[in-house]
Amino acid sequence: MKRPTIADIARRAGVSKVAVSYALNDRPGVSEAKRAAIKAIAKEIGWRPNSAARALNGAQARTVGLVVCRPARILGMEPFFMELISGIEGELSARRYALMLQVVTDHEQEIEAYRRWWGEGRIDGAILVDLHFDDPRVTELQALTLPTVVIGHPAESGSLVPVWSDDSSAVHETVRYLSALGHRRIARVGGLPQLVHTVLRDRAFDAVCEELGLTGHTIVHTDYTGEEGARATRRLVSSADRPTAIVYDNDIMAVAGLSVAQEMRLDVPGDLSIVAWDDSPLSQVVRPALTALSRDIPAYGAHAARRLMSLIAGDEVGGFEDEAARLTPRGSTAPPPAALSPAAALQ
Amino acid sequence: MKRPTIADIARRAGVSKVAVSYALNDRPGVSEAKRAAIKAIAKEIGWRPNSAARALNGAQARTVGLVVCRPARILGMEPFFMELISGIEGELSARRYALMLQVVTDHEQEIEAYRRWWGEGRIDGAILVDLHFDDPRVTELQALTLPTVVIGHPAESGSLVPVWSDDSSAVHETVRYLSALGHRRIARVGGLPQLVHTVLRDRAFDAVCEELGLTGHTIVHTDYTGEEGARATRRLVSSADRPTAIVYDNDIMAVAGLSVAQEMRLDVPGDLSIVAWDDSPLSQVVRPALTALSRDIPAYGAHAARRLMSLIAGDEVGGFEDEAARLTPRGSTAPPPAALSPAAALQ
DNA sequence: CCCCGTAACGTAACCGGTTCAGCCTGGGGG
DNA sequence: CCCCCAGGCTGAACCGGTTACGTTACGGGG
Repeated sequence: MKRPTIADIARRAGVSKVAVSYALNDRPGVSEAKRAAIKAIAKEIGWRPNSAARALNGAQARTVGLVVCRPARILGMEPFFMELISGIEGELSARRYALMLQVVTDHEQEIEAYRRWWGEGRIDGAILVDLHFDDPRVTELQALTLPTVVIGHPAESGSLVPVWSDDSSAVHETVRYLSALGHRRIARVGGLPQLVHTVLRDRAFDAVCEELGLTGHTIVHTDYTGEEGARATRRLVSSADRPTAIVYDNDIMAVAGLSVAQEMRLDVPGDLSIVAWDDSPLSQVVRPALTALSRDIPAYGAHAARRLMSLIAGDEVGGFEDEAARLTPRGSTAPPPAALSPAAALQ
Repeated sequence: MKRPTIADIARRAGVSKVAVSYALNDRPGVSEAKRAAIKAIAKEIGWRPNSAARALNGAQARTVGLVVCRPARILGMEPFFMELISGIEGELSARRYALMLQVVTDHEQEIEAYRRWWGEGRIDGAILVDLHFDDPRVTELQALTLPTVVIGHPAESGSLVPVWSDDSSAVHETVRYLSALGHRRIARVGGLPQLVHTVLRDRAFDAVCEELGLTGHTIVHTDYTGEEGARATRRLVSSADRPTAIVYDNDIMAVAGLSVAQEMRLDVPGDLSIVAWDDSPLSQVVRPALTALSRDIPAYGAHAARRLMSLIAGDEVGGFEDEAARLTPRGSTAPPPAALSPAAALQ
């Protein structure tokens, strides 16, 4: 049972292929009577346009590509990606666009996937995530002239359209808040140091700590896993002048850090305050619930997708700065232990 | 700058399109010398096959479809899906297959997506998840003759190829373990009651409780969210003869249940034992760490993908029963409080 | 009554590959 | 020395739509 084609419809309707094409695409050139008749036949025999044939005439693929370069296992754990994807999907599916997804292990493969998809006419646009400094993918995608939205800071997105949020101000808000509580030694457990947003957060962290005269600030880098978050916490907490507050770059690490602290008989927030970047059920469910930097990640993805749609439509599209993450104080932050607080120090 | 076609190569090489086609596809019909020359030119001008043109000749799309019918927000929270997808991806990317993903809100749309993709020649196969009883999607996919693997029990997968795991034995193991610890009143907080695996777990749970003479067993159904997990826990724990152990259908609910119990000043595991279905960093990171039913979800997805690949290749493919989840005891399970244990009852 | 504009349709070509049926050429066997 | 066959290659057709353009019929204005 072969798939019906417009030729089949044309035969049954006693008209030419062209008339059928016009009728089914709601274009002028056929009488309303014939249009209706043709549509009825099309529906009856279950005709569907063959996208390959359409694509051959330069039509759109109605698909956008997303390649994620991370070990598969991390992907499953990181709520960020899935939320981002669900946000993108929400926007795409409303416009009947599909998402082409591939997980790879290095940038070479990632570039290759984009090249292939674009070269083969399978995608109309792409979304780039996990921006690096001097990212080779940016150069490549620019060269391909593939409509692309970058989830990342405009400083490194070249001529591609960036969608980003002001992490710097979120860092400021967090450190100011901790400082106001009385903390003087704050540590930051950051993510992968090659990612642009990690470095921008690092810089902002250093800057605001200097500005507030907080001397004992430290930064540690990790791969976002709970294990490394736990290890970093263990090291920080057992150091000579241990921090009284730690800010983690994701919730997985913050939760891991929390349990390490509790294992080591530290009271959270009494002895140690904890802040998690990116809110999630995870942060809210542990005891104490974690003070977190919340943002609407699905909305973030939706913005990127919407930008990409415009870009594909041929519009001039500027970058978009999404809202910065908002600090949501919960039970994991409090003034530092008296002995370590500025008040005690002043006595 | 247009994309180069085989006609361009043919012109430069001074041969016909056909010779180029043969050469590039490593098929006999051209001398090795010409083949090499043609390949060199193709590489030089950066030629890529146009998949649309190939598809028009009945070639494969090298893509499989997956439609997930859940609210986008739940998707982001449930580690199961992302892990499943990463497992599927691992297998697909090794074979240079891509994954076409779409998130929808009802089965109508889901069926429509599969129909469209298949009808338009965009996918070679599909993966069906969240199997229901008398699932309309099974009927539809069978009718489409689209190669499909179902993640779900063979009893409901019709002629489609099932990949499943024996949840029943995992339920048995869990209940036996709790019973051996001395628990007599065990509750189960299950997932969506319309899903096949929920019902199969329910049945197994009832059966083994009867078998062991555990009288006070209860089952509650939820939508897998932490909120409903918490609510169910609150209700169970404040009932007249509260259970001494609760088994949750996912980790999100188990963790939510844990924090409800702790809020209500119940000691876990002293007053209440907790078991989570599906292990995750989440379960290991809370205090006490949760006793969990672990399975390798990425491997599960990989099996499904591999099956689907064979199916697409035209092989006869049987279903596959993956390993059952293994019970991993951790700190959240212990004998029930003495007053409630069988030993106390016998005195 | 004729001319011309236009709606309604058809014909042919095209998109970029693949496939099929030949057409040469050269070399080995009879 | 001729015939046949295989290897190497080409022209034309085809996949299923879209598009440019040509044709017909009809109707209104001059």
